[in-house]
This record gives sequence, C-alpha cells and structure tokens, in this order.
Amino acid sequence: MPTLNEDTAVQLAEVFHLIGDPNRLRIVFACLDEPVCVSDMAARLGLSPSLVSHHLRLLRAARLLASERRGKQVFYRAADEHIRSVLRDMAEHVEEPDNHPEAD
Amino acid sequence: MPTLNEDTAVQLAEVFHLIGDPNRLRIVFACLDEPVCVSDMAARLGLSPSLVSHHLRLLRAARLLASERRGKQVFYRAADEHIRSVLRDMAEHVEEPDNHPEAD
DNA sequence: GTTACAATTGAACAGGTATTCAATTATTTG
DNA sequence: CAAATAATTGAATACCTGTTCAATTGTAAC
Repeated sequence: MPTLNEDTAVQLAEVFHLIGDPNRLRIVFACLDEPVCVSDMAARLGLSPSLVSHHLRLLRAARLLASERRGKQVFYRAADEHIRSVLRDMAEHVEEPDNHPEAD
Repeated sequence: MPTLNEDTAVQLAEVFHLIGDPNRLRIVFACLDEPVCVSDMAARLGLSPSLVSHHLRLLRAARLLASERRGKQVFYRAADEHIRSVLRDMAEHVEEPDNHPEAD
C-alpha cells in the first residue's frame, strides 16, 4: 500500500472514529447478528434511549447500520460484512499477549 | 458474537480511536510495509516532526507501532498483521458504492 | 567540548464531542 | 379524539483532544 491520499484517509478515519467510542462500539456489536430495536439496545447496554439514539444517528449516517421501522419500534442492524471482519481482526490484536517487548 | 463486555469494548475502542484520526491513520499507513524514520514521515505527509512525534507516542503506547533507533534517527513500523487486515477491510467498506438505499 | 541534526516533550489554545435533560414527533391502541 | 409507548431532536455542559510553538534531550561528526 502506498501513502494514503488525504481524502481517503479522512473518509476511513471517520468510520474508525465512530467505532472508537466504547458505547458506539457496543451498539454496533449489539446489532451485528440480528436487528435490535432501540429500547432493547438501551436496556441491554444500560444506556438511556436518548443517548443510544444519538449514537445510532451517526452510525446510520455513515452507513454502518441500517434501520427499519416495525410499528412503534425501529430496528437497527449492521449494514455489511466488512464490519464483522474488522471487529474480529481488531479483537485479535487486542487479545494478543505482550510479546511486543517495546523494542528499544 | 454476544454482547461485548464493557472492558473489552473500552480496550477495542481505544485502538479504533487511535486510527480514527486522519493524520494518525496516514502515519500508520506510512510505516505499514517498511520502517520509516520520523523526519521522512513528516516530510511525506506534510506534517511537522513535532506533531508526528506526538502521534507516534500514542501509537507506540498502544502497541500499534514499534520503534527502533538507528543512529540519530528512530524508525517506526507496524507492529503486527492485524492492522493491515483491518485497514484493508475497512477500505473496502468505504469504497463500496451506494447500494445502501437507506432502508426505511 | 561544540556544532548540527533528529526526535521528544510540555504548556497552551481552539475546536470538537459524549452525555444529560426536557421537549417533540411518530405510531398504535382504546 | 385521547392516552400510551417508542424514538428522535435540540440545547446546554463538561470534558477531551489535535495542533502549534518553544524548549529540551539524544546522537553523531568535527
């Protein structure tokens, strides 16, 4: 990969920035496998519906999540496969033991 | 994947947060394939050495990059394979055309 | 030692952002 | 229609963070 052009970097960084917040990351995880409605999400994560909704708006705007209304409730689900893949890889990075002895 | 526990979410989010800044993301890209010294990085990215150094400190602390001194210069390189993989996947997500018609 | 280059550090500032709370909109049910 | 539940919105606040600039440290060469 060559040096990343500035616009692409901004676009990419926007996405990472979104999942760079713990609560937003947990929200994405929560609807990774199946659609979940806002109130359920809020309950499961121990967050206020208002806060969840604020975050959902950003995630949907970036097309990380898609929404679908069913009666009074609105269900959210992960928009594509890449997200799953990214989260899996990064989880592996985090879980790695400390065989990085901070090379002088 | 079940609901993400809070501590893991925080750890994961920390990493995403780091590459969630355009300049930091470009820095990671710059030393993804080969070690690069600070001054070269700064020149190639059009950033001040000071700014680059500030970012490098964070990236190294999170073990995303590893450093090695050679004479007066300090070289940085990507610490592991996961980063490459994550960046590739997310790049695909961003490059995707708009076949996400914002399902109501 | 001193000069020169490379990188790091710290303080300070501006702009951004996660969160809360209250008010509002949408939808269903009586 | 009114009442009730679900979700969204907006404003306000407190906190965080990216950037700059000047000063400092580390290393090599003279």
